[in-house]
Amino acid sequence: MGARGERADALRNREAVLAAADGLFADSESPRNVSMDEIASAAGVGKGTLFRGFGDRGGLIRALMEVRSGPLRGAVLEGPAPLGPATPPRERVPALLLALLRFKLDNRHLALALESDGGNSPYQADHYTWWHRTLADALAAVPTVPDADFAAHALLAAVRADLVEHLAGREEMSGEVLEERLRAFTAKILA
Amino acid sequence: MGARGERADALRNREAVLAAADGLFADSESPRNVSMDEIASAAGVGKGTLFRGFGDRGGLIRALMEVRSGPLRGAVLEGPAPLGPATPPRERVPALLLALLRFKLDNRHLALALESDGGNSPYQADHYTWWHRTLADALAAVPTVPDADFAAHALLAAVRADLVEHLAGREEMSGEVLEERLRAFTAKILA
DNA sequence: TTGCGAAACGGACTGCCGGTCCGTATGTTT
DNA sequence: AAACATACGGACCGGCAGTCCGTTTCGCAA
Repeated sequence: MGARGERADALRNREAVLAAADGLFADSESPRNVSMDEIASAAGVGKGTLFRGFGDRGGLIRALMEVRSGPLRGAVLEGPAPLGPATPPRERVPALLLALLRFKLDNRHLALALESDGGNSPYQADHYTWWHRTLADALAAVPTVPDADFAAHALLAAVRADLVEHLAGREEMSGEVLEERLRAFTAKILA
Repeated sequence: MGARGERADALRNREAVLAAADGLFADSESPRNVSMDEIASAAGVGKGTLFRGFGDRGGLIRALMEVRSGPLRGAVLEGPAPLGPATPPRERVPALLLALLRFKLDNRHLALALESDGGNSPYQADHYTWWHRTLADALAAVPTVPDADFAAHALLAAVRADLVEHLAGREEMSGEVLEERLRAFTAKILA
């Protein structure tokens, strides 16, 4: 990724920072109390390096998310059923949502960091708009759904990181149960 | 409200702070860039007063929300149909959601401040748990809805402040259109 | 291998913000 | 009016995101 004339140490540091950030987010209770200083020193890197490489805190989190969500994105873009583009929409819509839910369960800290990033809303992030497009397109192919666009927003809202965290964390709801509830809810919309 | 042995100046200051905060939030692009210092000086009050009265930033925002949402809460708790408790559930559920949507449209800044408060998630706020209880109870009375609890979370997620802000603000979606979309989505769940 | 320019490094520094502290002022009560 | 309780306010603190620039390292070319 972007070995485009990048110096060797720059590349090494980039990896180190991403790894350090990932680890710190995973260990911390809330992404809020992982400071950029901590990330820098955990990566064995100066703060300047960190900010030069990623612009700002949001940029770092976004970069990390891009790396981690790459495989899922790939599976949706060009994988086999039930995620890939050849899947019949009635089957693909729930598959997409469940995959996203599972991803957020597996990467709670990161998803939380991305969405409650601080100032700017998640709705302007590429990550969101891509999922919205994908889901809305799939929904549009199901004739019983009137407003694919809004329905996509609403369904994605049902798997927002902080809600998932609330249900799976504070409440003691297991992943399986949560998946089942989401499946039932989605089925209603597709009915 | 709490004139419980409160000194006259304390009460006056409380009002002044709430008014100032409301105004500043309303005028600002994002609640993030309204600082506590600004609120204090706009209210003609020292910072200490502000923090003694409300505990912390979150407390101030919650207090403000409580005042502003009082009437709606009242209408839901003991008002006439379609919001009051005597309303048939199939009619009450969409009424609750539409009322909440309208409230968030009318109080964008405040709702946004409450939900993207900073560190702590909106899901632990009394405000949320109250709405969830109310909506879940209404949904539980509709036999075609399997998971009243989860459905309530998901439907409330569809009217989250930042999503509403995104649709009504960035995208140029009018309140009426948004209400209609939400109505159709809710109808699907109740079908 | 060496030399040199470009690129990256790192940590001291800045500005800002939420929250605290305590000497001072004001309301209240008798 | 005096004395006590209560509230006031702004200087102060710790911590954070983001910047700046003198220093180091890399990689290429001779």
